Amino acid sequence: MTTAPILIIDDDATFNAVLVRAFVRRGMPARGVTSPDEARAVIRQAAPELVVLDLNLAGTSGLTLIPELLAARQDCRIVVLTGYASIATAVEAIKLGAMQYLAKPVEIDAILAALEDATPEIEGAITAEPMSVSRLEWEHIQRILQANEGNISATARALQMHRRTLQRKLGKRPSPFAPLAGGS
Amino acid sequence: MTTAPILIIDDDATFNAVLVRAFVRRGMPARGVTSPDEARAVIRQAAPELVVLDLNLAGTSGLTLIPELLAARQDCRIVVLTGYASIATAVEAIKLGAMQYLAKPVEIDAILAALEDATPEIEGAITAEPMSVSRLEWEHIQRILQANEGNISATARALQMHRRTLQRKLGKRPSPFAPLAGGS
DNA sequence: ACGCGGCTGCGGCATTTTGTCGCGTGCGAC
DNA sequence: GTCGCACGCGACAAAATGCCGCAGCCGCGT
Repeated sequence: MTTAPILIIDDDATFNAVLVRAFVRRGMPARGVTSPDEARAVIRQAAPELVVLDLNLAGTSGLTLIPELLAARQDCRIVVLTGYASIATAVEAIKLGAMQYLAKPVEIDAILAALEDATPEIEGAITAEPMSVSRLEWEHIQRILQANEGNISATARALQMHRRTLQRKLGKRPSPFAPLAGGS
Repeated sequence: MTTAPILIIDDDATFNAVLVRAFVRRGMPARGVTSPDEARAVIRQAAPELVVLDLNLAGTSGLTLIPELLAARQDCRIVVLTGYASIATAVEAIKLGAMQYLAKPVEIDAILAALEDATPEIEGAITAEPMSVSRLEWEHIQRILQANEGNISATARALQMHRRTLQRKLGKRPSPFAPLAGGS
């Protein structure tokens, strides 16, 4: 049984909080930290079994924490998250011992599934409907937009999309979400 | 040390031949095959220590060969190549035991380096460019596609996009990799 | 004050990319 | 054999996007 709470290491305070909440709500105690040092402190106190690790910790790579986590607890299960995904880092992360590597935006369920994946009992039900491409896009755009303090031009550049297109996208409310009729 | 030649598994005959040649020219005997079955045949005869595996083998995933290769020879070192890089498949490949995951186009030297260098280095900073929307989309699609075992129709349904559109997107091989403008 | 550079919103196209249909094929189940 | 399902692909209209340009606002250095 997990004694120590799930450790969430992510410098994005908002996202971090959301994650912690989501876990707690599911009956899984979680502890969020936003810096490698905080993380180390927690690790020393009580090595967690489950960890959600953001790769981009205020400039430094969360990758370096993986060995430390594993050193503290061999059966530690780590899921690496990142908003700046790259194949290279993904490969690194897995080789270092992470269980999964997911790109933000990601659904809580996906993280849970990844974390529990090792446990055959748990039904990994992929049934959870994946976000539609448009939804994913929307979330991503919002994230970057926020990172750019609402600056549309900057966001467009960061996303390598046309400012005009971004404007148009933003102008449209993502309201109509086809509930995928057919109920079945 | 290596008794069996390097095994090149890639359905792209041309590229395959190029690779084999490149290896041979460097004094490393290589054997090229273009189908999973051929590969299995070779493996049964003489399990190779070094393998270059293309992920996209005429529709089927080369991923399935990884366990077989490892079963045949535990110290088998596999480098996965792919023209359609995605984080999802990269993670899978590494988890299955591949040593490296490289995206085509790739230089022979990179493959060699990957085959010989077993020790990855933990590099620090991550390139912080957010993924372009198209890249994000690509990653997402790959993930779902994998979750659906390559079933295009099912994936399209899950993503709530038209099968035709998905086909078209998948058909477009180009690297969704953006030039990573500017840098920060 | 004035010019400069950056951001925003928006009006038009010309291009691309989609949504949709339909057709033919292969495969496994009944 | 027939049915259901998946695949690949051609065709074409509808929508989205890329790419102009223009005008208004702001903050800034001269």
